[in-house]
Amino acid sequence: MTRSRSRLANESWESLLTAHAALMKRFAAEPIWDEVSMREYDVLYTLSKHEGPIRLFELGRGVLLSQPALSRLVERLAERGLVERTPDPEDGRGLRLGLTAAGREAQRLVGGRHAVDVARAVADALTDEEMRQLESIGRKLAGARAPAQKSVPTSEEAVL
Amino acid sequence: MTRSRSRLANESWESLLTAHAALMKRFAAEPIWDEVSMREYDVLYTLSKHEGPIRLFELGRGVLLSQPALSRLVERLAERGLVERTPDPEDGRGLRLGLTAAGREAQRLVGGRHAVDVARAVADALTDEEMRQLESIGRKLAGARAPAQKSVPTSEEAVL
DNA sequence: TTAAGGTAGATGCAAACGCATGAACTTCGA
DNA sequence: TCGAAGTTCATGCGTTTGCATCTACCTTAA
Repeated sequence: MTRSRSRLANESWESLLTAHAALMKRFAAEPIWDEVSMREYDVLYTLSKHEGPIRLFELGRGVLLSQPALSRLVERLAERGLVERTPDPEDGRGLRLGLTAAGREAQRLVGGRHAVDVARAVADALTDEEMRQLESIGRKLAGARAPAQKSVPTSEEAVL
Repeated sequence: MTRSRSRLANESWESLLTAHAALMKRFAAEPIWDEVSMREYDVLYTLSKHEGPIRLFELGRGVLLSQPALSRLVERLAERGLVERTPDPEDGRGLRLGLTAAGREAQRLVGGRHAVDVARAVADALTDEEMRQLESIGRKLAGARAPAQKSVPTSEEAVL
């Protein structure tokens, strides 16, 4: 007997959730989050990945926070001199967010240490092939769009 | 050129994180969390998976919350009649947690609807083989135990 | 047996969060 | 061109979270 497809989907999702929770707890327990919390690091990392300035709502896509919470988190990071907020000249409603020198430095410092822990946890548990599979699967899951009204795909973020 | 193993590990972890955030946002947007929030459902689901009563700290392993936060979340669920808390006869410090009939009913109701959304999202994005791979990979990641003793901190730059 | 140390859960308090809403600006349709 | 609708971010407010700490109980060893 074969598991139904939807059951398989749910069990694999639960497996992802369990892995996520277990590793997040493990990473959170590491003594590297004194200057920058994990959620703050998430924002700094997202900013560091982008070339130029990002808009707040773009940042919100990658971060699991409500818009007001993200707005205030960025405000706090700006007050601490890690993030720079400037009005967007092309859209009077928007902000352009970028890392300051201090923010980039903090991201690099914490990121380097965190990467060590991630590498230990993941590389110890998985083979190279499994890591490649996970990378591919994650991309597909993240790329899958919700059943939407507009079916026009954005060219640059097309699903691979 | 081949990616280093630790770099591959970090990129696959980031892929998992991105998928997790994207799908969580999508699920959170579904109109099924009126009676029970997502985090509350997480607790109800964990309780429903177990046979008998669980201890609070066991519950905490699967849920991404601090001990005080979990303690109060369970307290609120108990006040709403969804969870039953009784002192553990075998350990005077501990609690035995279990679902009430109403709690089991709420879990079934919300869980059924949620499973539909999960199945749609995951099964649409992945093949059967990929779902099986994800299930296996997640289990390995969650099962991997942290090293019993911390080794000497390594240089950050050497890893990537 | 008993004191020292460890573990499970609760509680005070400040920080952070989500929801609802507001203000400023852009976009769209007539 | 102009008003209505949509978008982007900020703010008020009640709720929830995390940190530090406390109490109660268990475990260990002398």
